[in-house]
Amino acid sequence: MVLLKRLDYGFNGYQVPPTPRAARSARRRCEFRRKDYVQKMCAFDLLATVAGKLLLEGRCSPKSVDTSSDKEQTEVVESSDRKGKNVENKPLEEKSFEQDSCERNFLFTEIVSQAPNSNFHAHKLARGQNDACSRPASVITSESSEKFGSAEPMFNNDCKLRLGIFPHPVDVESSICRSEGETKKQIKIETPNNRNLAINNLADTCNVGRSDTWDRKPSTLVSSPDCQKFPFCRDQILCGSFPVKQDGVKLVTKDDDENYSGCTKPSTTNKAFRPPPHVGDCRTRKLLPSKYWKPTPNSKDKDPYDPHAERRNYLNRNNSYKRKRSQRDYPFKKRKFFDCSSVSNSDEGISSDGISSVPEYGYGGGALGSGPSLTTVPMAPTSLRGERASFQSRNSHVKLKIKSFRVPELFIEVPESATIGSLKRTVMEAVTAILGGGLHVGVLLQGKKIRDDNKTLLQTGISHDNKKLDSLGFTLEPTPTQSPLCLEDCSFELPCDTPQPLASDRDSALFPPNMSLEKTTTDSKALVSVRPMKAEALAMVPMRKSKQSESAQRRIRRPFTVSEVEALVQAVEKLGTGRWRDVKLRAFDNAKHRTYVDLKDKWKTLVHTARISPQQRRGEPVPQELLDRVLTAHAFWSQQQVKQQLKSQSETCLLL
DNA sequence: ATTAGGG
DNA sequence: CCCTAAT
Repeated sequence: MVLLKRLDYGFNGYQVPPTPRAARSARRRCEFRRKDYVQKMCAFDLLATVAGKLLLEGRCSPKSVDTSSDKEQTEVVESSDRKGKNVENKPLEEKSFEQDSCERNFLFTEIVSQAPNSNFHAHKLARGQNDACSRPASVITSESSEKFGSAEPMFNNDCKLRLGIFPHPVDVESSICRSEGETKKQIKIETPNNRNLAINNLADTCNVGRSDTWDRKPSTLVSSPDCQKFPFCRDQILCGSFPVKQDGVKLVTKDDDENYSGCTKPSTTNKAFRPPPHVGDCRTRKLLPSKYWKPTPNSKDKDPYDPHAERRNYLNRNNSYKRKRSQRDYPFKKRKFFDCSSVSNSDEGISSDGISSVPEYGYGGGALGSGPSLTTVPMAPTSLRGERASFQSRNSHVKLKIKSFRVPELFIEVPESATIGSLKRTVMEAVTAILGGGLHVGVLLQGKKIRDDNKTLLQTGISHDNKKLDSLGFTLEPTPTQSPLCLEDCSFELPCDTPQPLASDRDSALFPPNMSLEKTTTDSKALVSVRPMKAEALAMVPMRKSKQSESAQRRIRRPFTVSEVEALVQAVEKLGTGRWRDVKLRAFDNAKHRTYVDLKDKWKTLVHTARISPQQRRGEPVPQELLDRVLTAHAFWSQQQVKQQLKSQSETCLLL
């Protein structure tokens, strides 16, 4: 089994290396930089890749979509003749390649697998969810992890769900349950194992709609625009709880561990002393994996409500390069561009030459014979490399042997008064959130879950000539321990436009952990509870496609609201400039998407804004009063700084 | 990990 | 917002 072209840097906790200047400028010109890798995969990468496929695929090939009957699928699925299958698929791939060549060249990690019975199961979902909606959705997964998101970006683009991956009707099983005094419908979406998804031709599904949002931060979801769309959520936040609207969908969690009552976020009024966070109660989670892929093993240890997590992330990223260099244990440290006429010399090898099923591609000369050695293995013969390079695009074809995915159950609760349409949306959002969210892939070998992500396939016993391949299976599962990323929801940060109380007051008043659970939004409060499977910590899957194979993604732009500006001004007035960490802790401790660097930057621009004429200002106008305060505070603290400097200077002189 | 400053 | 150098 060979996977060609890694998704990108970032597996196994690698931090994304700094983007070279050239690439950065190119990115700013909305250009793509392609990093194509040939990479041998370890199990971890396999997981990530498989999950990544699901997440990234934009559509099914026409054939796949059309092939919606179980029978036809089964036919394909049960085709055990590898060669025959390959032959059968090849024309499709070729064709697809021609159509989408430019994308396929670099879009995704590609799977060339000979596993005859890879077993992926997936839901059948309603097709044609055309009522594109931008609805915040929330998914509760295990470990008290809640993911929020809006489905809009996906819906408004080549919605993968709509267009391809889930071309089938949802199997819905409804039952009545009572929740908080209200009778609601609980929709249980079953995932019959015997229903296969028509994604057996993922090889042809590599064309993903280019949603910018999706590209950059698919997960994010609730961004300022959303806030504006759902203004009322602000009020709820202000109240410190999330009253459920009558027409709302109340979230129900099936997780026994979930205990979302009575959790109180520790007040962080004292910036110096920060009480230990409540591990189990935080439900503010980002929907999708952040751009920082985290090593799974650590995730369990992480405090889900760690207020510093975000900062660490930020920093990790900033110092990514150093970090990466220090992490020598990770197998895929060495990477080379796909087209630089050299096959990656991965430390561990699953050789490509074992791919009897894809002989036409001429893979060979790998490390197969070396076994699970950890030493670097010499790679393919030079002659082959050259061949490879020339075959680059061709090699990028996917040989997909994944027959279906099994998706965990979904539990959705909607009021009886909800319309069918809203139900559809809710279901769609739930699925979208799950798929778009921290979806993990589990790898099963002969029914046993392979937990060690760092094992190579070979070490695990998955090799081209291994009979065990017949029992290789995959499962999709919700992120068991979602990375401790906070919901990036502006509505949580500075929920109201009225002048804010002291920021530190907000900390305790506005962000009790249980609030997020009941977070509701205007119209489609699509709060979905997902009962996680006994999911294990698996690889965080990068939500990446095309552009995202670039190293790091730029964070989405989130203009400061007036409220935020006010909070910032207030904090700076008190703390001064140059203590951005304290400012952050004081006024933005819960705004996980605002780093102290952001605050510093914002202050910088505020000062600039205050100095220029109102006509020159852009964006949401900042009240002049605030700008005046900015100037005042800035002047004051600048003066203080000067004084301080003079003081220390004179002291130094005295000492000398 | 933070701060400061250029881009 | 990003990226880095310097702490």
